[in-house]
Amino acid sequence: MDKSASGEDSDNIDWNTDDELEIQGDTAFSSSSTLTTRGTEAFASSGEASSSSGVPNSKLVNHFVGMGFPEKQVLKAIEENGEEDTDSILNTLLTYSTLEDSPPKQLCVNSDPISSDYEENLPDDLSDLDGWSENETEDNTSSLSEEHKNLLSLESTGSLSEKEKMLLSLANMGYTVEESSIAMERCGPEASIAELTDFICAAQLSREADIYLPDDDLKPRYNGVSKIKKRKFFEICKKKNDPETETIRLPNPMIGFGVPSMQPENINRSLPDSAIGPPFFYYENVALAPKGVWDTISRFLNDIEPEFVDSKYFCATARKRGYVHNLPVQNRFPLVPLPPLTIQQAFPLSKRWWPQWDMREKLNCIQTAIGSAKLTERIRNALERFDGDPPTSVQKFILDECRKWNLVWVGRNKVAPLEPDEVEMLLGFPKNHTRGGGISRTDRYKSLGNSFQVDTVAYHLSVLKDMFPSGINLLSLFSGIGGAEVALHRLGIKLKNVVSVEKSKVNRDIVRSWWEQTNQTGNLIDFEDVQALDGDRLEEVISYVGGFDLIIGGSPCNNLAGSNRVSRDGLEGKDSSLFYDYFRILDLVKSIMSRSS
DNA sequence: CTCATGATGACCCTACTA
DNA sequence: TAGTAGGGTCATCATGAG
Repeated sequence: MDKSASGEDSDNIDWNTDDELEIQGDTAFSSSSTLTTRGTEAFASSGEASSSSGVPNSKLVNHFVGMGFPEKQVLKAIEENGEEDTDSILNTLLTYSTLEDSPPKQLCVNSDPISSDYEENLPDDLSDLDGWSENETEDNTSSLSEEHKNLLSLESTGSLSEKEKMLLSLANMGYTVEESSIAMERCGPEASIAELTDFICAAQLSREADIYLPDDDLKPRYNGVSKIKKRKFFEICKKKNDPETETIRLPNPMIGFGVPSMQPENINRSLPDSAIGPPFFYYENVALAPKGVWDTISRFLNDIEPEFVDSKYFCATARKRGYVHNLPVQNRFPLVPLPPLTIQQAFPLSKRWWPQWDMREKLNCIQTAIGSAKLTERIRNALERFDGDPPTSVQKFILDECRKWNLVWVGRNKVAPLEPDEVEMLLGFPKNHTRGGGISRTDRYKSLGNSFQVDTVAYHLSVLKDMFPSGINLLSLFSGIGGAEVALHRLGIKLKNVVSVEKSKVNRDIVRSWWEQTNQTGNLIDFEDVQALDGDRLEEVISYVGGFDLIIGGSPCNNLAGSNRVSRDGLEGKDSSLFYDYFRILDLVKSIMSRSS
């Protein structure tokens, strides 16, 4: 609707290849091929290298001249970067050549022809539920305490002290400012959010927590917890103070309790009684989180050992994730048809252009951002200086960038980032799952980058098929583009009622659209905000659907993920702390369901 | 053999600009 | 809205000393 550009689906990047072959450097190949050093690092450590004398090391200059760069540029690049950092010199040289050689650019316009207004489609008898969802989430500060609002307004002015920031975090998690203050006093100024929440939980439980007291201001939003839980919380607190508690380590190979092609030597999976369903639950997040994060997650989720799995055993791309769940691990089966397992199988057309020195068989983790056009241009310019294989140092530069940005070969000397529909395929979604309906290309990459790998999750969920032949009721938190829903559907597990909570409207629209296109016969009810899902609302939903069979969700990872250079704050980060809402809601659902059964 | 040390590589990203 | 630049943590591996 808002896009007026109309574009065909044809290859929209068509650099004028022939124009730029004649740039300097035919002399390059012969001289560079005589070099015996592996990579440019050798020069940095060579004894001849004279530092800061102002006269560049002639060997170093010759090296780059030998690669086909003009001497003038080489001298300039060395001057800018110093002699030590040969990688930067190379990078600068490649930038120079890009600037000089850049061909006339064609804009890459990828318009989405499909646009549809989608209508809310809720069961009539749930219209009231929908109503409160919409109303509350429009302005979800309306139900907050005065103290909480004050903190929020202070936050916007950036004038919060450390203590106030902590208070705000706790308040955002649903605790009252008062109980949070008490906890902070008792636990001391150094206490982490996890310690504080543990303290609050323990305090809660120690004062008659099983009794439902809706008007008690000191009560957090989750309530009605069992006595087993009470004991559990004290164990949590005790364990944390034990210095000998060893941290969780990642397995190698990262195959969890097994992947279709491989089984670990010994599977010893024993769940604590308190963890045994119903309901089943399944929690997901990035495996390579800062230290201690998985210990905390595991501690909150019944001390269940996380199952760490790399999706490279299920598809052509890596995706290292941890899954905490109480599902059985025997008799799993994979989705069929099996997806391509290597880059070559996934992109057969690329084989023609794939240089023999690029040995990648699997792609790295698909992220939310893609490589830039300038980079792929630099790579092409670097390659076109040579008739045959480029020197090792250039190969290394290109391979490093290809790995960093998941580039694939799409033409002679041409690499490119993956297209959104290729990402959909790699992650196990139907083609065009995220396309159209008003979502931008950038947002498609973002939503896909934040999603499950469907084949991996489906393998874990496959055990549900025999257990629930008539279908399941699903509570899906942080649904995103519906990875869990797609996985269950592809497994042939009927979705009776799906309550889906997802903040992003474009993502909700994607799931709704998928739901309609797949002729589902169940009900899809969606909410926006996990934090607004309190005990009362869950009771309403549970009494409507008759209890959940599976509670699934992967809470935000952006404060845990390695790619975040700005706010990798751990589980207490602004978004990743929503994990505690997964825990809170899971706990509530369990206690509500155990009360009513 | 164990252990310390350093090198290498991967990473569900955010903030700015035009 | 797309494009661009931007750093640090952690696990693994190789190496060498004890």
